[in-house]
Amino acid sequence: MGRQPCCDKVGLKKGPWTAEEDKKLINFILNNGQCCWRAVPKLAGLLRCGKSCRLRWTNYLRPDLKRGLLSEYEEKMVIDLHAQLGNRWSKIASHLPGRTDNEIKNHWNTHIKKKLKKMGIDPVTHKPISTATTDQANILEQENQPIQQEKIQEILMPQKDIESSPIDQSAITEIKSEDDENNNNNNNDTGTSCANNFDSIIVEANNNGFCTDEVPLIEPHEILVPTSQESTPSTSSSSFSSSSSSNILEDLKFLPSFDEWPMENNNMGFGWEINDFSSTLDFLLDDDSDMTNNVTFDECWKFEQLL
DNA sequence: AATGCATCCAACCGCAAGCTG
DNA sequence: ACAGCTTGCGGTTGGATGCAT
Repeated sequence: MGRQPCCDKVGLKKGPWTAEEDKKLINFILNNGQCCWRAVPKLAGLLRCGKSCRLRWTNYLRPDLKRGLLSEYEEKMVIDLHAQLGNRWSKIASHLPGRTDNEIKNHWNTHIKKKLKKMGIDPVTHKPISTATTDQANILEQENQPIQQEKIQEILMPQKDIESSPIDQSAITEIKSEDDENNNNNNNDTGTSCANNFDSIIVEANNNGFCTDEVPLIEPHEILVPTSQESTPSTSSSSFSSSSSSNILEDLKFLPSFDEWPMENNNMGFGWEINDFSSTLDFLLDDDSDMTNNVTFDECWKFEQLL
């Protein structure tokens, strides 16, 4: 028997997501949580396959995503991690909160690869590119190793950043062994534990005065919530063209990140309430939506009951 | 203004791993 | 142990955009 396709391809939509589709998906996830992606499109009223929905949510709609280019620090982290982990983008992403594997992969292919090549470093092996014979290459490699490392530091991080960065490189080099350890000891939640381990490094680093995130954090009370009346032309509800998915992103960036949401009174790790979104999403959701009720996320966890 | 080329990145595809009955 | 199903991952593609001529 042949492999069953991930979805029934007949009649399913492909290509860029529309604002309307985004609304439906957001609405559904907020009401039901992330569960059983295969069933999501049907229940959410989307003509997409579950895979496409999952990708759209994890890579684009999730409110805890950072936006914008990777900072120099993040870029250096990616290079360090790539040197240890290779093309394991999801692993690398797990060490960079708010970044997706797809984003990092794209950034690697479009920016970092070129930078490294310019510096004479093979982006695959992280070693100097040489046309010399193997023996010569080995000698050159040994000789150049420290120089290449310095080059990376110079080009990717301004000197002041290097000096002020308290991130212990040894801590970073320990990540792989920690990963391996986690994989061996804790198969239930390796991704989370890896991220947590690294988060603790970040936290320690931040305690020394280094901000890992160049995107300014917005306090919950500082979040500006556009309404259809108040919003600028670029964020007004009328700007939701059916052919562009970038507009909804402009609006979603006002959402608080998961990190900023209260972690109490829940059993899922999500303490946020629908009200945290409601004012922002008022203009995204249907008028007859029930989203303005004070319903906690886990109270909305109805999907399992449907199955 | 028009055209062609280069770059970027969201989304797709196929495969592998993990889970369940 | 096995087969089928779901989810996650990494490689690749192609449309959108920017830039140079």
